[in-house]
Amino acid sequence: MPDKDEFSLQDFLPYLLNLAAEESSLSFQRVYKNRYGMLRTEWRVLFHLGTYGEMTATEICDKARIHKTKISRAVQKLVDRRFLVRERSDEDRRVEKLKLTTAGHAAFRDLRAVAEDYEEKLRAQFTTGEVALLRVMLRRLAGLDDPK
Amino acid sequence: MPDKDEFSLQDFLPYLLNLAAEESSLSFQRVYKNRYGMLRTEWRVLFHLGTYGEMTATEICDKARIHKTKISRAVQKLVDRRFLVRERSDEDRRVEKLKLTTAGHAAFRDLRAVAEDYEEKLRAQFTTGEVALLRVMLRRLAGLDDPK
DNA sequence: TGGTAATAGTTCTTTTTGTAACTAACAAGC
DNA sequence: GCTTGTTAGTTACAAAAAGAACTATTACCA
Repeated sequence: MPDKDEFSLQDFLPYLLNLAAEESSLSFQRVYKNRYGMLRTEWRVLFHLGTYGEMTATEICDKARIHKTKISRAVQKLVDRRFLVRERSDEDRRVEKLKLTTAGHAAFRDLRAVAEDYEEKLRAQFTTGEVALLRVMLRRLAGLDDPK
Repeated sequence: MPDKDEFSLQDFLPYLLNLAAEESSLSFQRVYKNRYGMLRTEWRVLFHLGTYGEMTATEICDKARIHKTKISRAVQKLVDRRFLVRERSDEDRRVEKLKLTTAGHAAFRDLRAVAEDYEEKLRAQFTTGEVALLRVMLRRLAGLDDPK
């Protein structure tokens, strides 16, 4: 007796999510990599600081769900490129506050425009309502909005 | 003058897709890793062979969009575990056909049940129509269904 | 106070991945 | 036949990631 045929790999959500995420990440990376030679983690750190302002490494870890060693190395590279500076906190001298330099902020603004263009291209394939629903679903799946 | 405030990192699709994909992959991996000590690429190879039957490494590459060196190593591990066998094609002796062994097929059936349960849990958060739309959108974003 | 535990961040070591070069087999043109 | 080019798959080397152990600082608490 053959296996029951209900399962469809192409429809399995974790698999499909990965294909879509990889495709969009890679094709977007092709855009910004050529621009600043930046890796994905560096991009993420830059964007967190750009959109949320001053943050600590741990705060970025929690918000972006990236391992702290990755953050540590990305921060180092961004410091080397003079895109951000560390500053020891006076209240708690273990903590270092990260903030963009002028150059870092300029790079952020530039890359943000690139991101907006890219996003626009993705959204053009769907209706406004579809995109809104997609976001809600992805946020839920990512565990950002716990349904409680 | 402050930056314009339109861009939202938390809504940026490539970023959100990655968070959702990573979260679902990791939480699903926690389930099957403890079961067979399998890595994601091995899981994918096993599932391709289980759902589509006999395939070559190149066919899996194309279908799953995984680099051939990753496939090569995953196949080797699955052979070591006696989950699949290679067989040189007679028509073209460069090609090797991959097929699951009895043990491999049993593992596939077992893991497929796990996958179905997991999928069920994910889908329970949404309506049937929402899930259907999500799939369509993800397939489009993954470049599986080219809109042409 | 002194001692234990926790936290922020880095560094060291091991796995995993990606790139490029390689072998073997086939294919096409001359 | 030979020469060139292509394809299937592996292997070798370099880059990146994950995990564990480490330093420095703070917090708790007896």
